[in-house]
Amino acid sequence: MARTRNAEKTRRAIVDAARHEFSHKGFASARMESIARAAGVTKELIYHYFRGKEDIFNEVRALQHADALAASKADDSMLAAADPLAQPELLFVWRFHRALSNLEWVRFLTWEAAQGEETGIPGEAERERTIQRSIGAIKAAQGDHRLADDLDPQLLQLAVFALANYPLAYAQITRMATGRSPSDPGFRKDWAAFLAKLGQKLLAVPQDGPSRPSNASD
Amino acid sequence: MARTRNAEKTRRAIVDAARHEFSHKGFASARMESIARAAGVTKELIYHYFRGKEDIFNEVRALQHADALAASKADDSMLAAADPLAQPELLFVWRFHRALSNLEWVRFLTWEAAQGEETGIPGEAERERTIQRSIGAIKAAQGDHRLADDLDPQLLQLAVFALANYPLAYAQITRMATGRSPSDPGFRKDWAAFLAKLGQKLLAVPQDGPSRPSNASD
DNA sequence: CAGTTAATTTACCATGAAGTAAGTTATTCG
DNA sequence: CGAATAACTTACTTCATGGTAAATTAACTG
Repeated sequence: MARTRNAEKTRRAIVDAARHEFSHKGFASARMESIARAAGVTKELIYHYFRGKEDIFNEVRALQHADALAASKADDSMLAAADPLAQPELLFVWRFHRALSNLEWVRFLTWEAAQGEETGIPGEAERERTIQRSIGAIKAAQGDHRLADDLDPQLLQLAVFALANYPLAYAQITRMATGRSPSDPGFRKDWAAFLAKLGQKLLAVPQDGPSRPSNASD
Repeated sequence: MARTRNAEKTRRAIVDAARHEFSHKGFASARMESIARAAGVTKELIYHYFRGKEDIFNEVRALQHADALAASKADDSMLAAADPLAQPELLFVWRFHRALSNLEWVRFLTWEAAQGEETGIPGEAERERTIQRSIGAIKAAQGDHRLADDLDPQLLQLAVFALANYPLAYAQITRMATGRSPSDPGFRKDWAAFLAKLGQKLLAVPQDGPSRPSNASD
């Protein structure tokens, strides 16, 4: 019971709880009380570490983005010419898996979208740079003819986001359309396969050889 | 000033205001006060027409869906074999235009997604039927070889939703990726063209004739 | 035109949730 | 070991907001 005091640990517990709370309920519906409970702490103690709700929200936002950024860097290398594992046509699938590995970020972005935050979010500039770097990777791959070059890189990137995130974010829609929840492993597998197929059809560089871009069935 | 009393008109004004408010702020952040102001009415009067916030929210939801449903019916006919204007490859573009014509519905769905409403939303069954009808139209078009049949209809429908709605819903992302807001006419035009191209590549039925699915450049 | 009903206003209440203030116990460090 | 500082608690305060109650005024009806 009489747990020893540990500022660092407590602070982390609060931030972790806040992260979960904000991702799931959004800013307005998030409850300081609820964060405190989840962190095993009294509500008032939060004010010892943070100036208020906004303050802690900003810290959470920064952390979320830092994580997403790290994942992004790892991921973009998949498009690099040097990488022997590089399979550019899997672009859609990669993003989908990345979204799966950080669902809280997906939810966070959805809240942001819903609230329709106008320009001027803290850290927006850095986030934009992150995205532009990914677009740069696409451009490079197109330049090297490792990716079909008839699609605008910016719009293609947007399509990638859409296809990777939408089914996870809009669980209701996914359920109504497929009968399965996006948390269903079966759905995830099928969607990944679907995205792989789209990648083939959209991104594979047309071979000059035989005739048409290979496609088994029919 | 002393406007004559008119229950019907007042009620409509309230509902319209509520629709806007809920679509933009979501349930929790919507304010009865704000709805009243927008409707040109005192807050208390709302309770003469509705039992409470939830009640009015449900009415708004029903209305939103009724509108979306009507649009959907018109739209699905585009896939019908009978329709001489039918151009199945434009599937993505149609949905995009439909989303544009009912942006409040797009926002509404985004709030719903953010809140992660579990199963059991009032009217969910009917909405599911609407979606399944669209999927049925896709299936039929595939059966008639008016649409490529190597993509699962349910997943294709989901992809259609994703590509049509995501850029409008996630304005921040669209801005960061393309440098333009989804309300920018230039962006809308480019995205529509992009979707048309995707439709060609993904949905057009491969001709048995010459060689590969025509594709100008390069 | 009296009287009933329904639309609208004025005044008020209850509650939940963010935030403060001040006390209390632990830890650290000279 | 004894102050000082920092972690944590208990007790309140304040305010926004959804909601109720009762009074008032317009419209309708016989």
